[in-house]
Amino acid sequence: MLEDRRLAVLRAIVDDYVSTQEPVGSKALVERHNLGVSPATIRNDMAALEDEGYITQPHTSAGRVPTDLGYRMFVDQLSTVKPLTSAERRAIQSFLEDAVDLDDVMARTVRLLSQVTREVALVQYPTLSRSSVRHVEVVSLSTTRILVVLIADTGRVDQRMLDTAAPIDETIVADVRARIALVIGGRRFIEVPDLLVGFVESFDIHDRAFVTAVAAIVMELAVEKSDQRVMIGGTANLTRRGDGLPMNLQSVLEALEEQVVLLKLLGEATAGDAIMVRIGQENSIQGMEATSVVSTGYARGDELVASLGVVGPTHMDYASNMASVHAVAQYLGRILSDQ
Amino acid sequence: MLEDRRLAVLRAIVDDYVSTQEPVGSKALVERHNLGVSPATIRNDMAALEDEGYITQPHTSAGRVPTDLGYRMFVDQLSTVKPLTSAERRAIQSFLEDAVDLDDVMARTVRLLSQVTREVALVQYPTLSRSSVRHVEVVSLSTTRILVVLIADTGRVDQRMLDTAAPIDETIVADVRARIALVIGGRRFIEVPDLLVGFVESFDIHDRAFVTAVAAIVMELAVEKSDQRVMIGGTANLTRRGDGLPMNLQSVLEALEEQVVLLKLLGEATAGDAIMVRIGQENSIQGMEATSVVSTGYARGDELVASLGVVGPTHMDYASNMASVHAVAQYLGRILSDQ
DNA sequence: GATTGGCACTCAGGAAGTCCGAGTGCCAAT
DNA sequence: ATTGGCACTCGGACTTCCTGAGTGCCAATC
Repeated sequence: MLEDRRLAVLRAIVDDYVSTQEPVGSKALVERHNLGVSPATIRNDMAALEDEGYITQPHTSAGRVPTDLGYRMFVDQLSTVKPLTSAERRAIQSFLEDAVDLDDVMARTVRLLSQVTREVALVQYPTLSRSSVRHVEVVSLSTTRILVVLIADTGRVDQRMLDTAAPIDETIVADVRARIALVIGGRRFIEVPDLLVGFVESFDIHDRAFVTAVAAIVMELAVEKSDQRVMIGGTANLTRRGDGLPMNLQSVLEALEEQVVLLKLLGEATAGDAIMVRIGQENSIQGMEATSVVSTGYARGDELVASLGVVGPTHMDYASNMASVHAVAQYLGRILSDQ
Repeated sequence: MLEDRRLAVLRAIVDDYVSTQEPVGSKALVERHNLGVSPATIRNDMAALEDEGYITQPHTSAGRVPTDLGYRMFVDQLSTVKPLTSAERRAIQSFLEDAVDLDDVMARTVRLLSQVTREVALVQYPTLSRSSVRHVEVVSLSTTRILVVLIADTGRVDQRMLDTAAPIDETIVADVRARIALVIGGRRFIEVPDLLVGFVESFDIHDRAFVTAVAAIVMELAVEKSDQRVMIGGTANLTRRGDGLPMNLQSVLEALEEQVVLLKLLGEATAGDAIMVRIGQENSIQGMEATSVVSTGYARGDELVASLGVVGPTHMDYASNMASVHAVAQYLGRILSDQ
C-alpha cells in the first residue's frame, strides 16, 4: 500500500513531466492527480524515490525530474498501453494499403509512424534471409559493366554493379544468367552460398574470373546486404519541443545519418515481437545519450522479417508511442503478408 | 573607380559577414581589408549601398548586413570561383570510384557534397528519359501479385508492384514478359509509350485486363517516375551555425522531407550546366525564405541527366559552395560516363 | 567633388542587483 | 504513517545601468 502509492507518485511525476516538460513539485502533484494525501506526504515519498534513484532534482528548490531509471520503472511497471482509436486504425490501414511497391510501403510506413508519434521514425527493410529468390538477372550495361539484380518474393529488389577488367561477351552473360537462375531460382536466400558451391567450376576456365565475380556479388546480395537498409523520417520532430531541449540536436542528427547506427538502434530489437524500449544511456550510441528508442519487430506471415521504431527524447510519451509502434508494426505485417 | 570601390565594399561586407555572422561596421572593414581609405569614406559608400538595397541595418547603430539583393550582386559580379585543391579533387574522385552500384554512387555523392560544403546536399537520380531500356522483367510474386522491373542502361533499376483481382497464370506472365521485352528492349525510354501502342490488342481478349495493367505500369515507370527521386544528406549541418540562426530550423527540416519540394528546388536548375544560385526569397518554397540553393546539372556523357546541389542559409559561402557543387557534378558525370 | 577628422547621438547586449515564489527538508503534533 | 507549520534555498524573471561599436552629419582639406 505504501509501496503502491510511491509508485503512483512516480507515475504521476513521469506523466506530468512528459506533458509539461518542467520539473514537477509536490504541491502541483496533489492538485493535478487526486492522490488523497497532503503535499508533505508526497515530499516524503519523493525523497524516498530520489534515494532509490528514480527521480532527481535539477537543483535544490526545484521540482523533481525522472531519471533514466525512473522511466525504465515507468515503462516496465506502470505504463498501460493506450489503445488507438478506431479512426486512427482505419487511417493507418488505408494509408498503407495504397502503396504501389515495396519502397512505397516503406516510405509510407515511415511517414505514418513519424506523423502519428511526432517523433523520428525508423523502418528497416524486410530481411531477405527468410524469403526466397524469385528471380535473378544478369544484364550487361556495357561491355565491361555488368548489373546483377536479385528479386525476392517479398517484392524487394536489390542490384549491384560489376566492372570487369576485360570486355565480357554477351553470350557468356546469357549463359551465366540462365545457369545461375537454374541453380538458385526459387530457393531460399540462406541456401544460396551452399548452392553456389562448385558453380564456378562448371564453366570454361577462361570465363571463371567473370563468373567468380558474379557469384561473389550474388552471395553478397543474398547474405550480407540482406537487411542493411533503414528508412528514416520525421527528423523535423526533433526541433518540435520548446527550446528547452535537453539533448544535443546536432549530435543526434549526425548519429541518425549513419545507416550503421540506425541498424544498431533497431537491430537489438529484433529479438522478438515484444516492444522494446531503450532509455537514454541504455543505448550506447555516441551522441544519443539523451534519447530513447521504442522499437519492435514486424512479421511477414508469421516470420519476423525486420524492425521498426521511433527515436525521441527520454521524456517522450512512452505509453502512446509504444501503442503506435505496435499498431504500425501489426498493420505493416498484414500489408506485407496478405493477398 | 568610385563605383569600383563601392562594389569592393559590398564584397568585403559579404565576405566578413559570411565568416563572422555578425553585422560588419565601417571601422572593422578598413582594418581587415586594406581599402586605403578612412572609415568615414566607407560610411558614405555604405549609405549609398543601403539606398540601392544591397545592404541593411538590423537596427540603428549596428553594422550592415547584406540583403538578398546584395548576395545576388555578389554572386553575379563579385565572386571568383575558388578552385579546389588537388588534394580535394583526388579525395572526391577516389571516394566516388569505390561505389558498387547506382544507389551507392548517389549515396556517396550526397555524403561527399555535404561533407565538403558543410551544407545540406541534394542529389537527383539520373533521369531515364535520355537512356534506354536495358531489360524489362515481369515476375509473379504470388498468384495475384506481379512485380514489374525496368533496368536502364545507366544501371538504374525501378520496380513496381501490381495486385490483380483475379489470379494470373504463370504462362501468361511469361508470355507478357517475353513479348514486352521484344517490343521495348534496347529502345529509349521516351519511345516506350509509342512502342506500346497496339501492344495490348495483340493478346487474347481474356488476358487484356492484366496486360493493360502491366503496360500502364511500364509506361509509368518509363515516363512519370523517371526522375522522381532525390537523395538528401547532411541535415545535421543546419544546426552547425552558432545559435544565431536567422532561419526557422523546423520549417526548413519539414520542407526538406518532401520529395516534391526537393525536386522543385533542383528541378528549376536543370536548364543548363551552368551553376544556378537561388537566394532567399528568390526561391518560393514555403518555409525556405531564409535559405539559398546552389545547384547545377550533371551529365552522363554529354547529356544532362539530372541535378545536384546544396541548401543552406543565405549567408553561406557562395564562392566555395559553387566551386564544390561544380566539381562534384563534374566528377559524378565522369563516374557515370566512363568505362 | 571626393575624402577625412570630429562630434553628437543611438541602442543592443552584457553586468549587476533585486525580488519572488515554488519548492524543499525537517520537526513536532496527530 | 500522515500532516501542518516553518525556515531556508535559489533559479529565473525583471530592472537598471553602462559601455562601446556603430551611425549620420558637417565643416575642413586635398
